[in-house]
Amino acid sequence: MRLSDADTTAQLNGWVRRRRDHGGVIFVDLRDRTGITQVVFDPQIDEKAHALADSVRSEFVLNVSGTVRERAPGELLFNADAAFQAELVNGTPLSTEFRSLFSDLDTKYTLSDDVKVNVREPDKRWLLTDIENNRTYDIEREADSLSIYQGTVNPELATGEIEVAVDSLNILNTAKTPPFPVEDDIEVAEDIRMRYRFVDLRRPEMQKTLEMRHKAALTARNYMNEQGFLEIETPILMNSTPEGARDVLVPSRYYPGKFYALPQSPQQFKQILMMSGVDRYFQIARCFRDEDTRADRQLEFTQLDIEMSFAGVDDVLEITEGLMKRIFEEAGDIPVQTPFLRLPYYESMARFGNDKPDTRFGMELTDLSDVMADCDFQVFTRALSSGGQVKGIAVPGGADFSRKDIEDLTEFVATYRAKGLAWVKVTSDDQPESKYSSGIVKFFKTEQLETAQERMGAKPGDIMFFVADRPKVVADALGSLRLHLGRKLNMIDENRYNFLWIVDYPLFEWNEEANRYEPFHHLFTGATEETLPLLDTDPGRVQSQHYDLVCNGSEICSGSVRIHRWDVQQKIFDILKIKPEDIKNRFGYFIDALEYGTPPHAGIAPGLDRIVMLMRNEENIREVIAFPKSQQGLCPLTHAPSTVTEAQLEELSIRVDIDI
RNA sequence: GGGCUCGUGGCGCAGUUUGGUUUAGCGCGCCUGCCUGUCACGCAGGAGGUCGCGGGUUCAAGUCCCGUCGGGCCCGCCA
Repeated sequence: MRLSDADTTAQLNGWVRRRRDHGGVIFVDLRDRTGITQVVFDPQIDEKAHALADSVRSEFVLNVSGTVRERAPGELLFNADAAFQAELVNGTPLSTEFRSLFSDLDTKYTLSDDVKVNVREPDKRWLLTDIENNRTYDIEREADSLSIYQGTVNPELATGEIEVAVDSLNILNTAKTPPFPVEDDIEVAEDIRMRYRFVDLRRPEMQKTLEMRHKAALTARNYMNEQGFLEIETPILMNSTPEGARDVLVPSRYYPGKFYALPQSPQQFKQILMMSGVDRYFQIARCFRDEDTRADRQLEFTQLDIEMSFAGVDDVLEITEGLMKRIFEEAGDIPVQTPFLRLPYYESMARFGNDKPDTRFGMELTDLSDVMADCDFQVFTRALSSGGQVKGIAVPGGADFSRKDIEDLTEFVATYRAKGLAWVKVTSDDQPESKYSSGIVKFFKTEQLETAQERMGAKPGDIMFFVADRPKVVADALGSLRLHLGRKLNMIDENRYNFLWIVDYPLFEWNEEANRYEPFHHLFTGATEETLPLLDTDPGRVQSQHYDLVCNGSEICSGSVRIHRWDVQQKIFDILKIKPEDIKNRFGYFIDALEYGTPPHAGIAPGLDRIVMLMRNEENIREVIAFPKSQQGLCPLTHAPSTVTEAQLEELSIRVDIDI
């Protein structure tokens, strides 16, 4: 409802956000999904409604009807010379003389610099809004002067220019005092919010998230439909596979001792759909992984699952880019430039220490192994001689870090197995000998530090951090340190969205302990045409046709071109040393299908939760799920999982072997 | 499986390090009364906690010790 609705009658349903009882007149802020409207109970309009409104409390559910009216001017503050009318044009700064009329009255009326003028009736009425001080003034032209009234418009409300004068109130329900106020920016522990999620979700920002999530899914459906994709449901109860994450299991009543598994993703079914002649499939699919959770990981989550036949890498990337653009622009009002940058996996690892880089800031990792090869610092040389590396990052302004700061950061990298964090501060001193400050400077030739400084791009006032260790540890430690400091030092522009593809992944990873190769992603990931011959000679160098889409340090899509030829699949199984009987038991149906004319196909799975997190700028996945589970996998509302009756267990032939 | 951290009226927090003037304090909210233009309304008065739980040390425990439960972040795990 807006000013244009004035003088119409209206009926409103909603919850009471706040009640302001002035004895004679009662104001109630009534909230529904669309926002807040002020409703007024005036005994002169309806005595019964006013009397009833006396009992109204926060979060009561009301139905009111009345007249929409423009908010009338308040108390007359002063009269001013009619000549000031010339200033009442938006964009024209108010004169000092005019301003002083306000401040002379009372300091609380002193106008800020941020004052807006709205002409309501040309040459007759104006609304003056002091945005900074959150005050309004009504100005009316009299015969030969201007009357300035205290305004009753609330510039913070979209409906702030109007109110509903109630002539009939119906209290649809009462409510206990809510455990926390139903408004944005509250400071309440998350478990309290979760326990009262039905109250929490009433808050405007939560409503906004729910709506944005809905729009994202709707946009995805529309887009995929336009692109010729069919939405097909795949089973929720399926076979357990020992690969990858732990399955969520469901016992079978018909087959004692046997279990269904909930899908970790519809991977195999969507590939079978390709074999079934559905050349373009998608699904908004719930996926389940029984692993420990994190801030961005939940036991169950939602993917926009996509698969297409006769398609290669470029086809999938192009469709996905279009999808992302549509979702972010239509659901999130965030402009997106396509195509996205493609970054090879090895380059991402080298520069950022991980394959989901946040590229909104610099502070990239720099390899210094060659420079440090002949230094006297044994921590470095020992790491290098045992096949490790020395890398560093330069932290802007880090020369100010205290000993305690550095100690804390050392502790931070220790969680990633780094045994230490070497540091050298770059001072503004010009002399090469005294330019670098640190306990370890003596172990290096000045030229070594100078080369390091130059490569890292460190400036006077910066600190250089070094980690020397196995490549994995160096990458983990420095990559995480980079992100940690980037956040802490406010180097990240929250309004930017940096999309990029990570490509050219290896197909296999060597497992030291097991002394064999393991798939880098999964068993059905295809290899590039060029590196396919290496399968026989040097499997470690085979490149996969896998791709990840990353945005602001978050992996939001993952996919690949799949293997569609039986002979290639066979070779993969050989390299991975999977026994033929295992293949038959675990993937028999799948292998079977592969031999009946499988088209080349490829797919991807954008994570809906993470997309909404990005668009809402949320760090926690629970914020974008209506009813999330706690970190321990408990449902704060229903307290699932729960025990079941003996009778239920008996039907399932299950005996529970713990004391409850 | 491991590390860190939090737990004090309905909510947010102080007090815990150095046990004892705290009958456990503050803000918000709540309740009652007054108030016809507020929008974080105002004014006056009031109710409400035994400090997550269990055990121990002590003359004395919110405060120290042990255990346990719950929330969160991270490593492992997970793509």
